[in-house]
Amino acid sequence: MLPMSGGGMLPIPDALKSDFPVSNQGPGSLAAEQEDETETSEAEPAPVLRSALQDVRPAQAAANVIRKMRESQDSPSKRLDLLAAYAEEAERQLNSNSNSPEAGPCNKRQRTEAGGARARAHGDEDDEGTAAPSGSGMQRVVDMANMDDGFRWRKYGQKQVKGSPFPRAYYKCTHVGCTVRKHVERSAEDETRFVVTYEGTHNHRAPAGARRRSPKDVAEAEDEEFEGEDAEDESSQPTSPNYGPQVAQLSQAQQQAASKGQQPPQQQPSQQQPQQPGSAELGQQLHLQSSLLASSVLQQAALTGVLPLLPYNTSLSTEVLATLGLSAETLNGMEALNALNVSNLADLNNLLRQHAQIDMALAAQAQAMDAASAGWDPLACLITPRPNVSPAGAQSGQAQAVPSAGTGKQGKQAVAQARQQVATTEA
DNA sequence: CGCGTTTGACCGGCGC
DNA sequence: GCGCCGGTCAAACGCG
Repeated sequence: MLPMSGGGMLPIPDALKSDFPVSNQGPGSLAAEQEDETETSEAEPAPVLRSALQDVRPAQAAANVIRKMRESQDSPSKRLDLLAAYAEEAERQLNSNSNSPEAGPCNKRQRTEAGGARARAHGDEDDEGTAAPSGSGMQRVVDMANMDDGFRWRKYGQKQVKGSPFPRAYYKCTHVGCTVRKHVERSAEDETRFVVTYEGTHNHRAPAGARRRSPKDVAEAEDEEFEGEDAEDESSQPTSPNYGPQVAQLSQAQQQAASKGQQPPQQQPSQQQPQQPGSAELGQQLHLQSSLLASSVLQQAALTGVLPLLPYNTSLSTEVLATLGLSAETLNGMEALNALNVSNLADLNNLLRQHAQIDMALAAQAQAMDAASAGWDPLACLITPRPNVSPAGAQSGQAQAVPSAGTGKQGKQAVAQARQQVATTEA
């Protein structure tokens, strides 16, 4: 069961049960559940963060669903079913639990990035609302997926340091007048993680376009992340490793869906071809999923404390908030957390990207189903773009419709259609 | 051509 | 003073 705000519980689809933390756990057990990111913590959590540790399971569960979807070896249709089942339950709960009077403030955070906030709070020199990791010598331990902290960095040196098999890379913030530096080195204990040490305080917010990178960089970053191996020698970290423009735009669509509450406009590519048999039904499923995913994005954002930096928390309906297990007071309270913890944009961005991948996979699946139902050669379905579906082959932002040689007229038409759909998805 | 990365050289702090 | 070490500089290089 997923704990909901107001005490409700959201049934978990069987296939996903293993991904959810056991209910009725004390807050103390949360630490064991969270493994994506740890932080070196030299101080106890600030009171606001301490209280934030208590209501993170819904978000964690949502994040786990996403992870499950991403890592699943199941066929896309199976994943679709899982998501649909989950979305339906969420929708049901949403309808019965919205506006629950018990839904009090529950600004809670989980350990994921709480340590970072901890360190920042401890670092005591957060300047007024700047979105910067601050404090001299503040350290974070991040995995490859969370390298991006929202700022633009210029590498100015690399050095082999004693005691570590990996070189340490040195970066400066590229913002004019900003003297913040950081160095990054791969953890000796866990080579998939990086120790990032910040020095100084940003005198500016994270640039809006900081994540836009050349396609090559994005692709390389994706390769590294999804294959979980060192594509190259390392600590040379891309300025913005994992944030393709299309992902940002997809996320904005989700944000809009969330901000418009329970019935976001039709936005899934499959819904753009209602004339195709099966599209409407699938579109409905996708709508539910999209709604849920947007919700989990928001919740993840909430628990990482960066929500106020982003535009989509401005007009959330109470229904969406209920789905998130959040209250309006919670969102307001996030501002305080945000002031402490901004580098967690990386986490949020990663999640957004995962959502985009899922959406694209779903869109491709919908397109394949549509094409199949229209009498398209089933083989053509196999070669249609299924961007980011497989954990092994996922390359976000590199989704391409690959026309197959030898498909007939109908196939070509379907491929063109697929291209359009993927393009639409990206747009 | 501009921008970012690479990489060897250089510098300063520290311990002996 | 010397050597080690971490941090920084800047010319060379690569890429789009």
